[in-house]
Amino acid sequence: MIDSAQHELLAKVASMYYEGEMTQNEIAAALELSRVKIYRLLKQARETQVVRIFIDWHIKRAPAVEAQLIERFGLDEALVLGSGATDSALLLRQIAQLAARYLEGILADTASMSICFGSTTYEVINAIRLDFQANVKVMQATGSLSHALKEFDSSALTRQLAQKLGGEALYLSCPLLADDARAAAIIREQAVVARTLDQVRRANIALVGIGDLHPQTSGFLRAGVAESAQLREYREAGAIGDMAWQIFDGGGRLFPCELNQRIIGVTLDELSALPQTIAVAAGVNKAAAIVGALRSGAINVLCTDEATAARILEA
Amino acid sequence: MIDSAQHELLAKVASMYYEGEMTQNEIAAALELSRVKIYRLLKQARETQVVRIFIDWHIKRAPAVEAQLIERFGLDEALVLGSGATDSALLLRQIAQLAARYLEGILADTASMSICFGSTTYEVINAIRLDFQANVKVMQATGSLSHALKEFDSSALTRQLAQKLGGEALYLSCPLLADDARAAAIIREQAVVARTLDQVRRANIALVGIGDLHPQTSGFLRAGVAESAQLREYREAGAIGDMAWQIFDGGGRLFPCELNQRIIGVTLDELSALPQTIAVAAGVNKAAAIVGALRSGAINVLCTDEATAARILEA
DNA sequence: TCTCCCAGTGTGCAAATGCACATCTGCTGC
DNA sequence: GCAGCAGATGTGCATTTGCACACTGGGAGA
Repeated sequence: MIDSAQHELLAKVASMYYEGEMTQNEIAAALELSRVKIYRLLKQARETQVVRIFIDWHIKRAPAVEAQLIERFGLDEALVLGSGATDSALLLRQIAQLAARYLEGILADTASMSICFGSTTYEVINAIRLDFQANVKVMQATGSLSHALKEFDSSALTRQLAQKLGGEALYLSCPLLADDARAAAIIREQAVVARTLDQVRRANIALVGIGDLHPQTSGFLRAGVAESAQLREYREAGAIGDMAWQIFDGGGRLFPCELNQRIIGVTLDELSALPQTIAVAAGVNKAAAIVGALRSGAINVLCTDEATAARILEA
Repeated sequence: MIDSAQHELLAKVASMYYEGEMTQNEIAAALELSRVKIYRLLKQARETQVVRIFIDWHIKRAPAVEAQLIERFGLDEALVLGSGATDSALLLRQIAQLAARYLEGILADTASMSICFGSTTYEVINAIRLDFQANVKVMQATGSLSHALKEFDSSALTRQLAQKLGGEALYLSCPLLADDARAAAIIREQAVVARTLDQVRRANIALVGIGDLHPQTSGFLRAGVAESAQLREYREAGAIGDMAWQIFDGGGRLFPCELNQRIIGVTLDELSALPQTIAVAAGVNKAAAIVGALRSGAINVLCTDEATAARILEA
């Protein structure tokens, strides 16, 4: 869809427009194309992220709250965004930027990173500076969906991130959800899948989001992995949140349900075993789920906002 | 000058404008500020880098290293491919792309180009866009081989490139290697040959590759111009690399050997005299040879990869 | 107290941009 | 061979933007 020659053209036009401060007319004249065409190329360049507009939020942290979180849950590090944004989209982006800055700090010395894709981790990856370079092996830690949702298109995102960082990509070439537990087990045993999973288990760093299982926000629904009714049922039975598509209860124990068996990807136990698991989650509605996730012992570093952190500490 | 509250306002306005896709009027209404003020805030946000616009060229460069190379070796321009590819074939292709893009940029204003064919320059020529047009006189700067190796078939490649660019071709109709120095001198004097060589010396641009003399990689062996044993002997005697089939030592001085006398083509001195000589060479194993080539003073523009550049700068 | 100055603010207009709609071009299937 | 169609390309116009210039208020210094 976006071949190399086209990409080159987009970058060139974008460069003339944004860096060279030329008008669309001037560019059109220089390249002997119509003005409308330049307009459309610029639009395409923005849509396809060939030009990326990066806003540097002045990120305020809340060190006191961070210290409490570290103390209370035995974390290695806590990153708490000082209150400010109220709009949830804005909040997400700021949290993502905070997490991205932290990642940039540790990635330099790191060989490999497993990623569980979701709407939060998607934003984190987006917030990583384009000019940041690190020779990181980027590994897809959960299977792929058949339909392309931009924030869940795991293999595309894995490649994109690896390319951005200047490292290499390792894919988990299998579906995220198998039809039943038996099928999932068979798929996990396939050489291609097993090899990646094996690498994923040996990553230095894992990046995960945390979901509550609310119908409104849960990735399970958007990804078509579960039905609203099913999620409600699980919640009533004690499920409180999810991490890497694994559902857990308020104590951070894996919730006994069929869905957990059918998912192909890194497990909670495996995350616990990794040297550094970074969880990013924002929004007070996720507080209970985050508490569960913290209790699971899988998380070493938590990145969240101040209001949510306060709610977590109340628990 | 730019305090924290101001920074936050700039980021907020920028976010509404660039991410929220609101017009300046809408933002003005929402924040109860005048439109002009929003305009000025946006302008300030760009100036102070609160919003930054990145353009994702697929070929990543390393500007810092480029600057060092330019400084250190008095180059007009350096093109350094940002680290990434480890696979040498991929690396070569990316370097070639980088060089090709540069060539496309300067060829428009240029009348004539001399080319020394080798595996690297072959890739560069291949990487030039099919739809790129420039009325360039393409000149074969080194003689031809009797047997056809795709990357060394100079006259075919000269024609091909001229055709691709929409310009004309000028051939050097003689063997690359004469039996002895005397024969070479006689051949160089032949009207057809002398005429082309004369033009070659007056080219605006020359494109060359740089070889180390390693038996594994050297074009000398593949082209059947020298034996493995002979190369080893030369290396032991101080030869470090070659450019346009001319062998030089670590100081960039022409290496005194019979082979250099038998080659028919542009000489190092002649390359030095040209207004712009572009050398393309990738791979850390070539670093020493590249340093020699740089010291010869023949090169104005160097295109290489980051790892190799680092090695060069260590010298 | 008055005057000057300057940083910040608003007005009006020309230029630049975004986009709906019209047109063209090349391809598929009958 | 051609009707139908999808994608690319151009035209015309309303909206949006950039900016020169005019205005304001408040502080420093005479």
